[in-house]
Amino acid sequence: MTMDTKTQILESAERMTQLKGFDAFSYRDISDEIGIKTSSIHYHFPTKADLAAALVDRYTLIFSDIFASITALKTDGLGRIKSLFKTLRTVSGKDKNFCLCGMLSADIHAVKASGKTKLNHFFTLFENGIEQLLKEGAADGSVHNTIRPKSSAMEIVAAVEGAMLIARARNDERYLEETLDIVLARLRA
Amino acid sequence: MTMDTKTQILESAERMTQLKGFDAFSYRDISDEIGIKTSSIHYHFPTKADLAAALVDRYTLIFSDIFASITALKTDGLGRIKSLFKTLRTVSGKDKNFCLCGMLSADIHAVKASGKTKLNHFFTLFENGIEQLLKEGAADGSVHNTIRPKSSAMEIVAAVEGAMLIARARNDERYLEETLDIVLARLRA
DNA sequence: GTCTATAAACAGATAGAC
DNA sequence: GTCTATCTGTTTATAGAC
Repeated sequence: MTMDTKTQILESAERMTQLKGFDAFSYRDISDEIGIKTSSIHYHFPTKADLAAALVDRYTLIFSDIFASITALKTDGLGRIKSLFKTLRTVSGKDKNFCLCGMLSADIHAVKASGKTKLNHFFTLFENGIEQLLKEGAADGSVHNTIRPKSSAMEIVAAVEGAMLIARARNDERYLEETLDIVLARLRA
Repeated sequence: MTMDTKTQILESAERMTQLKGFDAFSYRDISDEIGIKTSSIHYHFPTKADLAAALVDRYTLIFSDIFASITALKTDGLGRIKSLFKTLRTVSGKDKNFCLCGMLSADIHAVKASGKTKLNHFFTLFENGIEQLLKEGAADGSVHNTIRPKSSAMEIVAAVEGAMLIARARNDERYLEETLDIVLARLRA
C-alpha cells in the first residue's frame, strides 16, 4: 500500500467527484481524508482546475483499460457490450455514483481549456469504443443488422451518461440496470 | 414587468443552476442580479435546499406546459416528438445550458428528501409524456412498429439528458442536435 | 418584506521555514 | 515535499430594526 501522495490525492478527489460533484468537495476534504495539509495538495496541483484535468487523464486511462480487457474476452460483439455495461455499473454506477467525466461536464465552469480538450478526448474514446464493439457485433451476427455503428454509438454513450445521472435522483435501485438492459435488448439481433 | 420578488429569485436561480450548476452560485449572486439583500432571499427560501425544491416544482410545471402545447399541435406522433426536441434545444439546450433537473441530479447532495421526491416526479412525467407520444406515433403509423413505448421512453429520456450533459463538454456546437436527430431517425417508421 | 449587521465556518491560494 | 501561518474573499444562515 505504498501509494505516492499524488496518487492518493487523485484517488480521493476522483471518489468525491463521482459521489458529490467537483464543486462539492474542497482541498480540505482531501486533506482530512489522506492526512496531508492543503498546502501540500497545492504543491501537486497548483489550482483545482489542474486537479480536474489530471482526473480526466486518469479516468480516460481506466476506460482504455476497460475496453482493452473487454476486447480480450472470448465472446461476441453484443456479449462485449453487455460486459462493458456490467463493468460500468460497478465502476461508475455503484451506489448512485456517476461517471467522472459526466460530472465534470456538469461542473464544466471549473474546467479550463486543457481540461475541456481532455474531456472531449474521453467522450470520443467512449464513442469509438462502442462503435468498434457494434461493428464486431454486426460482423458476428450478434447485433441487429439495422444498427448503424457510428450513430448508435453516439446515442448509446448519451443514454449511458443520462441513465447514470438520473439514477442519482431515482429512488429505484434497479433504474440504471433496467435502462441499460433496454439498450441491450434493442441491439440484439 | 411587475414580477414579484419570489419569482425573480426563482428565475435567477433557475438560470444559474442550468448554466453553472446548483453548487456554483450563491445567494449573493442572486442578490447582485436582482438587487435585493441575501437576507431577503432567506426570507423567501430559508435554506438553499428549499430553493432547490421550489425550482424543481417550477420546472416541472414548465414541462407540463410544453407537453400540453405539443399535444395541441396538428401533426403525427413522430412530429410531436420532433417538436418536443426542438423545444428542448431552445429551453434547456441553448448555449450548452442543461436541464434543471439533470443538473440537480448531479448536485443531488444539495437536495433534501422532499426535493428528491419532486425530482422523481419530474422524470416520471418526462418519461410518461414521451411514452404517450410514442403510442400516438404507433397508432398513426409515424413511429416504427418495433418500438416499445414504455421501454423506449426510458431510454430516450436518458439519451436526451445525457446528450445535453455531454454537449456542455463537447466543443462541437452541433453535437446535441446531431444526437437528438439520431434518436428521431431510429423511431421513424 | 426588506434592511443592516454579524456570525461562524469555509473556499482557493500563497509565502516562507524546514 | 511537507509543514505553519496567513491572506482574501466567500458561504449559508440568523437576529433584530424599520
